[in-house]
Amino acid sequence: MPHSPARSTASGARRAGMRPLQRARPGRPPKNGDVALRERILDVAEEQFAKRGYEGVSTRAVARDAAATPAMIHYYFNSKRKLFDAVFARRADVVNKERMAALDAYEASAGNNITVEGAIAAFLRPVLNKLDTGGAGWRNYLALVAQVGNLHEWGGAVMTQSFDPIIQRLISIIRKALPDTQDEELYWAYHFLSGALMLTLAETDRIDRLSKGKCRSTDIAAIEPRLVQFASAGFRQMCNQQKGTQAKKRKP
Amino acid sequence: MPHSPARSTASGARRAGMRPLQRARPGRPPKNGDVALRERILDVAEEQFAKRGYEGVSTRAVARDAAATPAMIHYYFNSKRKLFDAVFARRADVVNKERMAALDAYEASAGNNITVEGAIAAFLRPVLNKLDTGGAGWRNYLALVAQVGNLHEWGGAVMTQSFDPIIQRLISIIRKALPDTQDEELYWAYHFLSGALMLTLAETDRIDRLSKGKCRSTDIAAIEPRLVQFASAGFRQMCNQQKGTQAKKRKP
DNA sequence: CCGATATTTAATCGGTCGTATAATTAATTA
DNA sequence: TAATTAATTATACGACCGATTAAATATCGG
Repeated sequence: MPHSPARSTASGARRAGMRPLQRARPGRPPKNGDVALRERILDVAEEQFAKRGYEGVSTRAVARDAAATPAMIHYYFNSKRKLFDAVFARRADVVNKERMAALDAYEASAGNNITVEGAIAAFLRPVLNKLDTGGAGWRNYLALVAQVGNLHEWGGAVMTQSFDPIIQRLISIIRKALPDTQDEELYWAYHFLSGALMLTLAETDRIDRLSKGKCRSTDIAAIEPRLVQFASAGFRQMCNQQKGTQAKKRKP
Repeated sequence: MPHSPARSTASGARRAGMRPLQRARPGRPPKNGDVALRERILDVAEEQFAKRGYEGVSTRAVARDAAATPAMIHYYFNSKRKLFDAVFARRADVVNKERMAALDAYEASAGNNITVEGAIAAFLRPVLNKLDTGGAGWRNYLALVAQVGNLHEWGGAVMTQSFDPIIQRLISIIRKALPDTQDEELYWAYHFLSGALMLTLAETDRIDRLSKGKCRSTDIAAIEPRLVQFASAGFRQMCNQQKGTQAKKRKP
């Protein structure tokens, strides 16, 4: 070999955010304090999926922004779809555990005085807290959840797998606060709450424009108490409405 | 020319749904009773955008399913983005006029007895009616609206342009039913209603799975009165909540 | 019936896509 | 230290992408 041209020892995150003036040589890079490449890929994919949708993202673009090569995505995740699933699953586990703990704690502390407000507040707080203070990663993930939730094709399946248990838990608690309410009513009420929550998670600037700045889609402190009140009133109303219908049916 | 091989006179929709055993020759086809190709392209694009998202659709696939060539999409719409805009605008005009008429009619008929229920019912009925009885085209369009509405990137702008006027009209009517309510409260309440509506329009089978068949996402007759009641109770609650806060602030 | 115009097919351009494999280098283990 | 394993680059394959143009054919207005 005549001579080795000057080579950057930089590889992976050492180049992240900088111009890759020199490509790294092939082979396993020397150990360093970087964030593991696998995590960097997940972060970048999360951001891009949230902003451009699954189909709008190319594995090459993810690799580029993660300062990696397309082959690394194949190495860690095998396929684009499995990369997406890994992105989706990573934070779902975290937030689901927090939510389950919050609902358990609420039920234990409320004793026989369970309220719809209390249950919904416990259900929402972990998610809205992540949205508010969890940083860009959590915001991207939650925007992705909102997007997938309204997707006609594989929206249903992905959401069901991730979130059904916590939702059934919520409904089982609300059922105690609103006894004698039919499941059908409770599920429809949850459906409406879910839609309201997902639009909130999406953080489009729709409400900002509509209200000419009076409301800001990122103002979680304003949203949280209002969503709790709005949805709780809705749940109660559907319980009352049902009773009215039943009474009428009983004595027409 | 030695000989003309047997040629199908079929072109465009004459082949729709059949195997294109023979390609049509170039040139303007003879007149026939077909649906105009432009409309066929819009229908197919509407369906594909709804089911696979903007980025998930190729103009080639649209052309194929419309029994056309990619060049025809360029001929009628110039670009994929303008095709999307045409899909979005086509039915928005129709439903917006119906909604505006419904709100006008309600306000005129209610006189001084305007209720939140009445206003929301008038606002929702045209859309839910299209979803229920408008056929596959309307279902596809409304699923697309739901999808775009929760999109982080260009969701805000597209929705604002299409739907702001009708929403401002709705809020101006509700304001009469709930006087002394701050705009901020009304806009947040609408935000929640909007999310609930969009999830309904998406018609994912999420609620079907969650409720183990007790609720069906396509059962508009079940959804419409419940959404009206749920959202109306929410609007009223936010009005009351505000009054409570003001009273507290006045006399702490 | 002729010229202008509308609508269509065929063919193609340059680019990007997801995925796969071989070569290369460092870390780890025996 | 020798063998094995882990992590990376380089390169490439075949398919598909959005967009454009030229040629062909029918309709329509005179």
